Amino acid sequence: MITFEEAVIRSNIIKAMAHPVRLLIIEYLKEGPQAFSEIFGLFDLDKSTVSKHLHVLKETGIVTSRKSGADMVYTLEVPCVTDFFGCVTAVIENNVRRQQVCLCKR
Amino acid sequence: MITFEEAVIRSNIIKAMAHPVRLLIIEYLKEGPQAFSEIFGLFDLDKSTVSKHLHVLKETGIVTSRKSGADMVYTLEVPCVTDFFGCVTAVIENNVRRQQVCLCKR
DNA sequence: TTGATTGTTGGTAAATGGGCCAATAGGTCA
DNA sequence: TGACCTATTGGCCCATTTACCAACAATCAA
Repeated sequence: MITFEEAVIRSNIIKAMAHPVRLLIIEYLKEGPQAFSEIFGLFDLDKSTVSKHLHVLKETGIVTSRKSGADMVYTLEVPCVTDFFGCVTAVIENNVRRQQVCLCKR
Repeated sequence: MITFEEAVIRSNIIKAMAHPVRLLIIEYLKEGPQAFSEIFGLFDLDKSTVSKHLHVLKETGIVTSRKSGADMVYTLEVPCVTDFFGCVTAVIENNVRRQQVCLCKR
C-alpha cells in the first residue's frame, strides 16, 4: 500500500488531467510542441481560460513552455500519460459491456 | 484527435480517480475484494464519506459491489488502472529531476 | 516611442466537490 | 415480530474549480 501523502501527490497529478479541455490539450501535444495560438484555436473559450488550463498542466510538470519569437510554445513532457488512456478506454468498454447485459435482462 | 464528447467521458473516469481516498481504495482493492467495514477502517472519516467515495467509483465502473451476509463487498473491476500509476510516477520523477536542476543552478 | 499583437494575471460569480451529522433503508438474528 | 447492525441517502456548510471580463505585461513593427 502507498501512504496517504503519496496518494495526495498522485491525485494532484491525476486532477490535472481530469478536465476535458486539458485532456484535449494533452492529445494535441502528442503530435509535437504547439504554439499557444494553435491550442487556443481548438476551443471556443476565452484566451485566459485556455491559458489557465495550460498553467495547471505546467504546474504538475506534464507540459513545459518556452518563448519562440512572438509565440509561446508548449511541449508535452511525459508522453506516457497517453498510455494511460488505454486503461480509461478499458473502463469505458467494460461499462458498455455491463450495460448491454443490463439491457438483455430487461 | 478525440472529440470533445469523448474527452468529457474520459475526464469523468479520470475524475473518479482524482482523490487521495479513492486512490487508496483502488490500491487496497488490488489485493482482492474487500468488505465495506475493512475499507472504512483504512480512514479516519465518517462512514457516509467513505460510502460516497465508493459510490463515485461504482458509478464510473471502476468497482462493483455485492451483498455478502451482513457485509457489502467491493471488487476492483479494472485492474489496469494500476498500470496507469506507473505513468503518474514517471511524472513525479520527472518533476524531481527538474527541481534538482533548479537547485543546482541556485 | 507609439501602436498592435500576444499571453498572463486579478477579480468575481456560478457550479462542483467533499466533509459531517441525522435520518433512512435493508439485512440479520434472537 | 422487534431489536440491532450495516451501509446509503439527504441536507447543510465550506473550499475549490472554472468560466468570463478587464487590466496588465511583454514583444515586435513601424
